[in-house]
Amino acid sequence: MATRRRGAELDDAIRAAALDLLASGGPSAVTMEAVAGAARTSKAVLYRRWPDSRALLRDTLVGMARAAIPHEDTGSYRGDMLAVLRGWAALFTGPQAGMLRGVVAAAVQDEQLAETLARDLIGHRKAQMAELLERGVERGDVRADVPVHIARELGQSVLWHRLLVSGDPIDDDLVVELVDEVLVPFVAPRA
Amino acid sequence: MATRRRGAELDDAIRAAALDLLASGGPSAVTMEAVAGAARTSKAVLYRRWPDSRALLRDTLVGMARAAIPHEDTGSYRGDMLAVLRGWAALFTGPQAGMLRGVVAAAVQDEQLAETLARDLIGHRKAQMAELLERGVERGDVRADVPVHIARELGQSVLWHRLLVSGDPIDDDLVVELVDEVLVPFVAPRA
DNA sequence: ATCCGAAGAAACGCTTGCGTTTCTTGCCCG
DNA sequence: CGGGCAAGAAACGCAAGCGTTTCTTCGGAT
Repeated sequence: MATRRRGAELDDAIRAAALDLLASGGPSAVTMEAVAGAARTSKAVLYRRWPDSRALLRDTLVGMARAAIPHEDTGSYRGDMLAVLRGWAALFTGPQAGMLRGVVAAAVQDEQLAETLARDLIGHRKAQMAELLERGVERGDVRADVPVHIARELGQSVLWHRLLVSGDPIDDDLVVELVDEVLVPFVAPRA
Repeated sequence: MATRRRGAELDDAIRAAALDLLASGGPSAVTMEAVAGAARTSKAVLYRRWPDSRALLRDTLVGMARAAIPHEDTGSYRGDMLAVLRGWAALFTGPQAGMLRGVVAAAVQDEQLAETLARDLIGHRKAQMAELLERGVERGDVRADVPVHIARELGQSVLWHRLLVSGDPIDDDLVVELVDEVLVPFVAPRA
């Protein structure tokens, strides 16, 4: 052991360890004992920073959230939605899939976690989708009276449903089909 | 205690107790100790019938499943879908909502349970929706080349998404809007 | 140089559920 | 009417994980 870590340095090491455990074993792997072990520190150090293990998990999740699903303007509603849904599909079929399902499961059982996610993540996503639609309206490939509260979640819903409920496969054909057969017609200006 | 229960009688009492616990406390409440207590029997009796607690939970869930979401022919695709989605919406906003979320969470963590549900429940629902669409095709209010694998889950997906992920409210306006703005146009024969 | 706050280590008791075991008690069948 | 099988009751050891506590050991700020 080189030197005893303190303050921010130790803090970062703990968060990194928690993130590792979350990614590899899901939310239930983020225990005080496991994090302390993985960060080569002790539980007392953790309890000095978080009131309980759920708080540490919430913190870890919010920290991780900034990463996923970038969001840029491709110049068309179709292109934007393809990019967004392909981002989700990649997450749902990649190595993170299990962890995502675990997070949803954890949120079901932990009201505080559910609130945190709703406020810090889902709200963010909703706003992004609303912007995407707004751009389309200004551009003219989305009708002005589109029901935003439906359009913003319609595509994602199917992917989540497959991930969490039906278990049906998620692939690029599905994404393209959703965009071209469902979403674009739904938001298109009426002839 | 009148007389010592045996065989089928005891069996039924155990299943009823498990069902109670499932409904009131979710899947995690279906523990061997709790079921034995609620059925006024002992754990040894349970272990004589099920290899472990997860098997008992699976059994209980499958037994319960036959109840939900009836399915009749209303004479139109619109009517059928309204009935189906209103059924889901009622489940998702009623007292069973927490239990349903818990079941999904449990299935995430228990591969065997997930398989059981996929085989005994979700397969059943998929078949029902395929029939519903087939009736529409024959009747003429659903186009023959409708992408069944999307149409059969599109409406439900949004409701599940709100229940499990976004937490957004589910009400009858949403159901009607989904049917009239999304589903009916999507399956309607092309002009 | 020293000293106080934090890090680190290691126990502790508590709780919950598991799955097993032992023993007694009753009921039904032959 | 009696013997065997299953019900019922209670205890056991095990495993995790929690949150706490105690004690030692650093090391940076004064």
